[in-house]
Amino acid sequence: MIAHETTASHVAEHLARSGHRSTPQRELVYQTLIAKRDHPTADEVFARVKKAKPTISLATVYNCLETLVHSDLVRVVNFERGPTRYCPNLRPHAHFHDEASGVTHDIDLPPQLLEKLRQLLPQGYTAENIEVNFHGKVPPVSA
Amino acid sequence: MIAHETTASHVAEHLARSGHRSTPQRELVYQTLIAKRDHPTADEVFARVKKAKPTISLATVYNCLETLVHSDLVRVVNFERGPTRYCPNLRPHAHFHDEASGVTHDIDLPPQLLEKLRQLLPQGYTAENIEVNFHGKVPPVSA
DNA sequence: ATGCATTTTTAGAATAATTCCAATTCCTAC
DNA sequence: GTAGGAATTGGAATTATTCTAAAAATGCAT
Repeated sequence: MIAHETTASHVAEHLARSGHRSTPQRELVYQTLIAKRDHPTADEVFARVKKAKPTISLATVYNCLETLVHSDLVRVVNFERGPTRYCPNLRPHAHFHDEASGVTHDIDLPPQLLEKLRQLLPQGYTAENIEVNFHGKVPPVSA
Repeated sequence: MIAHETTASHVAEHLARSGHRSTPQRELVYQTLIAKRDHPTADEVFARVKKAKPTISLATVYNCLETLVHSDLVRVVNFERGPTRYCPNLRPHAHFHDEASGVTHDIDLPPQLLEKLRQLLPQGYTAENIEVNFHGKVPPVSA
């Protein structure tokens, strides 16, 4: 799959730019995240990654995720007290957390609205990052 | 201080409405939160509350905080992986987290903007709660 | 190619925040 | 006053994550 190769070099490039090496573990963790974008926890990533590389350790998964976040390839998502989740969607977006199912949906944030939010800040405050989380319910699946 | 008495009955009322009793511990934890609105952690609340009631336990502080949250008297604030913080400000507001000092500031959220955020949600999604967190820097205190 | 320095990975121990548990204590209603 | 439920308490347990020290892999200079 060519997209794979492309992605890999894309990852390598981002990693290099932030002073890190490309490693099989890092590539694999990243591939795992884009393969199923369901905001998995570190444990879940660990479980998935082990299928391809059974010898990988949980500490490595944590390390890789942290590195990927540092390299601007992945974002962290935190809900209340739950375990940190990881998300390879880099577009500005909010998260909707469905309390019943526990599922997280991405909600795109229009730049114009982000700008409105920024304007709420007092003089001199600079937000390098704005986090928007919805908590609520999704209608029953039946329709 | 008359406001004190008023607050106490106000707390009792909220507690009762959610099916809980007013207790000295709950009142004390609540008074502690409004006395210094700096978004303390459970540990910090514990430390403050012990001054007035040295026999209180940390578990009780956790219990009281949870009850107060359930009774809509207090809100929880979560930043990334940090410990949960507690906030007696019930107006709709966002939080600005200053990375340098670790201090959290409340930022009022105009209802109109909250409405705009809600409108981003797909058909049928209902958000009972919208969380907005800014992470950034506050200008140097001089000037 | 070979060795050296640095980075990365690994397994397991350690930590931090929170929740659980079982035993008392406290109220409230009868 | 006593029974029954609610709340408090101290300590143990749990969960997610980070730390640590050793081993492995990698890149580079020779």
